[in-house]
Amino acid sequence: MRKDNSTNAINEKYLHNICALNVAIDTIGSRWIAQIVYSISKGFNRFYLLNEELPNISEQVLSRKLNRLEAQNILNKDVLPNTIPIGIQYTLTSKGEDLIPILKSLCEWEKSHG
Amino acid sequence: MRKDNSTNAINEKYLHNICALNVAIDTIGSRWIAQIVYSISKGFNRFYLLNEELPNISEQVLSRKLNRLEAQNILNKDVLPNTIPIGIQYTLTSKGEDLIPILKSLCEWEKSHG
DNA sequence: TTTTCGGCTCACAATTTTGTTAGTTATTGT
DNA sequence: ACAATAACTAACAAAATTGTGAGCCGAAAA
Repeated sequence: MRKDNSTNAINEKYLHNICALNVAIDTIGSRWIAQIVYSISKGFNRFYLLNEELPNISEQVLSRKLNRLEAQNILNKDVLPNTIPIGIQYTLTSKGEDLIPILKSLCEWEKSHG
Repeated sequence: MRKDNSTNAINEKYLHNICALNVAIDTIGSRWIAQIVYSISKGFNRFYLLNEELPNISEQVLSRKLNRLEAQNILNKDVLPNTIPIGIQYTLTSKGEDLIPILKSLCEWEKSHG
């Protein structure tokens, strides 16, 4: 469980107050997150599709990451009608869409400075 | 110490192989890193200046982060002549400079989706 | 002579993130 | 009756990151 008064948590808040940049980094900087967002933008918009695209991620971890992205308003989670068992579709919100070009420039940045 | 054959390490390599994006995220996604790069770009280019700008970071942690940024070729570390005690100046490499506009767009992204 | 300064490094502890194993739900195909 | 499927969740263990407290160096100022 997260401790509210650890130095770790205090420093996190401190950085968030300095600049929105640090909020953004905390949003996209943890494992799998950028890759999941990018995979969804390419059309892998179902739980099982993401699981097939990224075989190394466990279902537990994928679930946690998807929940977090939804809470951060980067993903929408919609129930598909007429699916048995019930199907869930993930789509990018406008916040998520706006992130894609930034992820692309990060990718180019890395590739051009090898 | 880092374990080479933990699932954690294997997944890190796996993601790095999928896309350079994931390498970039691992470079800039840990605590203090983006803020330090940004502070240096604003002219806080000495150890003690960074320490004053970011009073919540300990010297230990600052030192570790600076070493990592130097190893990743984002910072140059230069000894200043005629300084007593010896003075070290940090400057951005071209890789570091190229990162700044991306950090700015991340900041704007966060601010515009509050 | 003791303190100060810039710029660190060491060993260790606290906290957080990441990953594992097993189990759930409801429905339908075999 | 039993396995399969999509989409999870809970409890836990392993690993990594982050932070702490102390100490080091050489020179110069008090």
